[in-house]
Amino acid sequence: MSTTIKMIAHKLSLSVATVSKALADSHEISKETKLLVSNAAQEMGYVRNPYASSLRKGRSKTIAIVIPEIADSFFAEAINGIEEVALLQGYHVLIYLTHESLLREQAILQDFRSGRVDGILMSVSEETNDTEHIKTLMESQVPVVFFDRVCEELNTTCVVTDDFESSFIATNHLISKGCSKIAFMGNSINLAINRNRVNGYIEALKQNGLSDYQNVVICGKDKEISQQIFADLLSGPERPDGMILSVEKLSAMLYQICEDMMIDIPSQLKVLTFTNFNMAQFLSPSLTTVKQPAFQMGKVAATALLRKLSFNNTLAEPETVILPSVITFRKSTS
Amino acid sequence: MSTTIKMIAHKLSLSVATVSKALADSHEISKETKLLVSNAAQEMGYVRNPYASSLRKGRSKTIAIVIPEIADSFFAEAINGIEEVALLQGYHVLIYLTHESLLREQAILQDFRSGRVDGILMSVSEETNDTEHIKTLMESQVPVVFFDRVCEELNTTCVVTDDFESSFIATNHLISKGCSKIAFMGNSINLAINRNRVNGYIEALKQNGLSDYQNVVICGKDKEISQQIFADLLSGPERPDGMILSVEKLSAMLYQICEDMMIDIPSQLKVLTFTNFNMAQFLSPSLTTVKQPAFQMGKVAATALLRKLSFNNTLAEPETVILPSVITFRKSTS
DNA sequence: TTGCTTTCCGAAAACGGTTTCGTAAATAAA
DNA sequence: TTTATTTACGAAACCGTTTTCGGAAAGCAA
Repeated sequence: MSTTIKMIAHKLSLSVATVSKALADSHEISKETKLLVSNAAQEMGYVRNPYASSLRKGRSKTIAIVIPEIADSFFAEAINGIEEVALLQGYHVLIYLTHESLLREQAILQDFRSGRVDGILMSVSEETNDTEHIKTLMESQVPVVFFDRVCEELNTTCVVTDDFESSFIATNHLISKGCSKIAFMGNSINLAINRNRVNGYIEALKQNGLSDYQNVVICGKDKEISQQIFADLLSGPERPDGMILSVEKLSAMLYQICEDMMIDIPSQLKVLTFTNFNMAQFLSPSLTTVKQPAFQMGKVAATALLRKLSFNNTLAEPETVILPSVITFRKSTS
Repeated sequence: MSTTIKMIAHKLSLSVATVSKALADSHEISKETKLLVSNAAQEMGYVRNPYASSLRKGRSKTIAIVIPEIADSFFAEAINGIEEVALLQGYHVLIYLTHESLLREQAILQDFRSGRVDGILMSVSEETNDTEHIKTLMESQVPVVFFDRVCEELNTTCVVTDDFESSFIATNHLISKGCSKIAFMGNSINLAINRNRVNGYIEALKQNGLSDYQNVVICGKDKEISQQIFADLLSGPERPDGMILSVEKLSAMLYQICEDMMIDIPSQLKVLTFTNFNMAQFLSPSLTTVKQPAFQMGKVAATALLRKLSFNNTLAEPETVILPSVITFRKSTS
């Protein structure tokens, strides 16, 4: 049985109201009483019951992270950033994985209508083509801040990278290295992030008169299917000589397939990946990457959300923060 | 304003007690009433307030993961496993990072005495040489299950890998490849996991008469210091010809340093890492790894914790589950 | 008929805080 | 001096749910 305010009140012959206010450092309470109370609380090992507090105050001091997966260096780093600012402001962090399933995403957000969390940081799933569940939540005054995989049609704060530009530069880089058949391997076209990257890719092709070979491939979340897609593409008649991988996980897959099919990177196929992991330079061949500022994005998104919360969600000027990615050219595209 | 039980009760001219029991599928309520209530709840968009519920029931249906860091493929995968079983049993998951700081760890566990979580999954920090805070929590009936970085002296369920054996085999492997000066790069000696690995290393040296060069190096959490330690070691008079990296992050660091110092792996230095990340085979040179079953460990640990919770923490037969690691030999030790 | 279970529901007391409002005493202003 | 204001605290309502307990109505047995 843990100590309650009532027990402190009893011990000091004070009322629970006084103890509560003293612990909240209210101006209604004298310095002497505050000292008395905080000493007693200390020695009795008092810890405020967060659920009683949340119930009465209608705020939980808790936020949720809703992301497709966690075993991905981008999201892992982003969480790191989020946790840092949450901790600083005394917020707790619940984590939910959608595993790229719209159904799960809907179920998770549905639960949030209970007041479990004060706000949400989110990267939508691949399947999210319907945003009704998010809209519903926002309408019931639960602030949502998107990062990385945003919903552009929803009027709220978004933290993204310069996906169009990065993809544009990446494609141009491949072209400058002599590629003329560049394939773009992305995930769902539902995702704005993917659309932007695709557009950057297409624009670069267009500007270089290479639109003949415009090849946007959708790799779903299923590993086997993706592998098959890769194998078909690489053994087909119109084999690409350059590839942009929009999804980190595809890198390992492609390296494996190229090894199996005896396709040399970069002489036969140049590869470039949007990824966040830090051993790209030690791969064989070292991998050209577009690295997103994951940690920073997490921090910025969390800061924006907590600001909304502290302003009680008024003054909610939805903004879009664009943080620059860093492209590092390595052997895989040399 | 979200719908409450009271609103449902009012609409149906029932009492809140009846509605609550109907929603809980109590036998005290007739089938007809249950149907009435669940229909009304559905159409009014009712979601149970978890904090009111937790307050009254004294259980939160929430567990906490307390780990040193998240941007580490082991922990990321482990969380994945944890989340899977938590979701299945309707538990919510709070995440806390200690960043290898005992102080943070203590502060986090202190908060848990509030009843915020029903149980805890934990990997202790490097600095954790004092376990009083964990003991205190366990004494107040909050079950703790350790995974990976366990506290052997605490009498509770632990999920680990065969660290001694893995390290023993790894060391023998290096020896069989001709190494005679093998260094072991670990983190804090506070950690049982590290002690076990060190012991496996020492035992292998002993059995091969190589104890003359017994070199256990402690790399802390500070990156710069670790780098300096590496540099000193590799430029010193007694340069090792083999290295066991007990920490994933050290791999990238070592590859970089070897590149800078023009030390060839594996001809001049053979390297083997305890890691979980899935691109080891594509590194240059490909990296020999001891891979822990992170996802499985997360699942097992979470399952054990939730079983304790469902049994109300009685029948708490503390057990130690040992899951086997997989060693894969690659070029870095060839 | 009376007595005894079931069945089904409601009143009310929790759970542990927070907040409103009232008030006595002390202080300041007139 | 009287009156207004400030200071410091307590009583009680409240947040939304769960649970205990009591009881009316109905069914069954004697």
